[in-house]
Amino acid sequence: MAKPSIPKGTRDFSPVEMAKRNYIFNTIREVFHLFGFQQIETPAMENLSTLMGKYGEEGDKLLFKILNSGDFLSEATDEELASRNTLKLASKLCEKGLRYDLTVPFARFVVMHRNEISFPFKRYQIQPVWRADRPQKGRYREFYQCDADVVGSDSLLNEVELILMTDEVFHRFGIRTCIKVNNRKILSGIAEIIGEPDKIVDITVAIDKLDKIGLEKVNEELREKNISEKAIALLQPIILLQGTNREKLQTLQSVLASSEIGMKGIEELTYILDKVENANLRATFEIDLTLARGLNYYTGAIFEVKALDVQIGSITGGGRYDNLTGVFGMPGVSGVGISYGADRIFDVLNQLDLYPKDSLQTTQILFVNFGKTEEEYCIACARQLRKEGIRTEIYPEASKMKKQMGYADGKQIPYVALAGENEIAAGKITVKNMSNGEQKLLSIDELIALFK
RNA sequence: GUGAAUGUAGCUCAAUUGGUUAGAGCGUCGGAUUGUGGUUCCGAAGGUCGCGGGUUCGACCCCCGUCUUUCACCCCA
Repeated sequence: MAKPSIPKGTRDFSPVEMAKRNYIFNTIREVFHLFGFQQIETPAMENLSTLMGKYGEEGDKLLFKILNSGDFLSEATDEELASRNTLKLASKLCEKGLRYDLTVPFARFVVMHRNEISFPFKRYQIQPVWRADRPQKGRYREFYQCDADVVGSDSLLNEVELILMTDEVFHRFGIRTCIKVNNRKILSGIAEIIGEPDKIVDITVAIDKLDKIGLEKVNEELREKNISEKAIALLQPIILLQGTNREKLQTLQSVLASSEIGMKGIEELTYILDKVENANLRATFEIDLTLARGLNYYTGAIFEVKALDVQIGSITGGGRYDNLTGVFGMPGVSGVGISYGADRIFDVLNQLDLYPKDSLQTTQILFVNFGKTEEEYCIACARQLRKEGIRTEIYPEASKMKKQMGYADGKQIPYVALAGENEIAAGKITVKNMSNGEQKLLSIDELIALFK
């Protein structure tokens, strides 16, 4: 038989890895609750009609599609089969797909449950998503997202709260971060000013390379993308945008003065900056015009978080989408959300070794097994300890001491309880502290007190 | 999706530019040690050299294909 394997870009998680991952999920969940978000879940698979066309052409290609069950080939005509057009056939053969993110399924959820939901609705969702991407470090085909979104409120206070929440999350993890913001309206304003509304993506991609390749090469690239000389000249102050956040806003204000939408974006960003500056963020906060993520549906603020001490893609991203539910026939509901990439946070935490010690411990005390007669006594003790919420296990075999102590050692169990003939006669338990080797003869109550 | 590297024991890596029986450290398991782990000593298990084909008297080594992992684009968490 061939060696078993798992699909490309997927992973198994060991007990130690799961302990770490649960620490991540629990920390994020706790902060979500702290900010008033409530949890929902949606199915792993959605109808392809829900998913297709929501992530752009690129996204459609990266969707995992699920083959229909049953005799689906009979549905297709000979003509269609002969055409060998994968995309066309796919729509015949597959009507379901694995979710690509949590935002679109959430939009679907809001539309389907609109009569039960009262707005503003703040929900969070921690579930895996799947993308048929080519895997790399920090990029998987199955990974978890932790999303928090607010729908049904236009207030910019939501944006501010999401930033404060993000700061709190990464503070708790001990990860030094830079929170970057941009605004889609400013990007639209820039496009309007230079008269190249279709080239926004090309422009932001080119500007993003400034540090790497320098101003001249950036301009060269812009020319290659058929952007006029006049437009490039107008872009110069934006490409060279530098200084503090305030200075950047000032520059933009003069460049975008004639663009109504651009000025709206600046106004929004200014409000956010005012509030955030007063909040004493622990993360650095930076306006970055090259942020152009998710351009397909973001309409206002755009966020992204980078870890300062680890070379990895962004670990969090989000933004405002004014009309996501519109595509499902429910216009006028705006939302703003943020998505934490649990798997990348996992990689960052591993690399920096930032796990708190007590987050990884499992069993607190192990009872050594001396044999059948002693087992009874241990089971009774264990029951009392567990009643007090102390994580307790009994070694299942009367193996050699070395083996049993080695088990406790390997599992990093801090205490080992020994209850043999002598202890049972005295109604007590010998407790060994595994870190310093000290042993004490204790009553069950004294043992419980040890953990309080 | 485009271009490029990579793959030997559970892990990290060797094997004299094609030569016969593929090695080491760590880890695992057992023993030294019948109520005491982390140290030490001894021993054992574990490999169709990623998989499939080809060249050759002979392939871990060369060639082709394929899969995995990784890197740069693209995109993104």
